[in-house]
Amino acid sequence: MTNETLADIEKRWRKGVLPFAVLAVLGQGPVHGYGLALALRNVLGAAIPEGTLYPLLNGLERDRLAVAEWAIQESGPARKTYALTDTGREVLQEAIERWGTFGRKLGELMP
Amino acid sequence: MTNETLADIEKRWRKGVLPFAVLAVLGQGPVHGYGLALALRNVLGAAIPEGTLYPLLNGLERDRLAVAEWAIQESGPARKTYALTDTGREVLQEAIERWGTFGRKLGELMP
DNA sequence: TTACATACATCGAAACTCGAGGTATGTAGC
DNA sequence: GCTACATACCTCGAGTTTCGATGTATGTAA
Repeated sequence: MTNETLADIEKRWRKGVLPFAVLAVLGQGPVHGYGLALALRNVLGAAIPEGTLYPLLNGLERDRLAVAEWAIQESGPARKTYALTDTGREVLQEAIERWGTFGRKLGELMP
Repeated sequence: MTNETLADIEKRWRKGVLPFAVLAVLGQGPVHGYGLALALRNVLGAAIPEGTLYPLLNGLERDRLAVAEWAIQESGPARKTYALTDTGREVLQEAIERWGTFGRKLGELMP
């Protein structure tokens, strides 16, 4: 039960930072959806469901934080590669600063 | 629009850490719901709606992470004061450790 | 030919959120 | 005595969000 509760708490963290984490990964260079999924699993410690990730990416594109481009490979299925726009980079930059403040505030609560 | 997006991002952070933040505040000593609301507003940078907070507190009680006790005051309305149980303290302790790991992982993404 | 990894996308049942509304006490100002 | 506001708790349900299931398609390996 303790594990159950902790699992829920961590799951919430993941959900909470998801769009931020996506921006941060994109901030390291263009990625396609599947690659992003792998990176996020690594960073967040759990897989992000596709039903969550792809709609989110569409949202980033719609809000002009990222642009997508289809990349055809010599081998394997086509990839849709996402890259941050200037706006996306600005938002990421500001979010990173705010994340620092947020973390410090929360940290004050902890011994 | 940039501000809109950032506001959404921060709102998500708040939501994501809410139960954790509540545990952390309770970890500093017993509080009643209203006092908790004030503390959270201070820590999280925005007010947590009562419709969110009170059900959450009931959940903590139901899951035996906290126990509640009614405190009648000489003046003013009665207060329901919450204190962590041993289980609650254990969960908080473990969550704090995991929060550190989580933060570091996420931090690796940031320049 | 079966299974699995890569790769994208949508749908809608189920779960969650929280604004609005309700109850009640006490204080301050008019 | 009336209004407004701060303290203090709680519930309901319309609206939003989530994500498991499902579908499509290519390439590789057993």
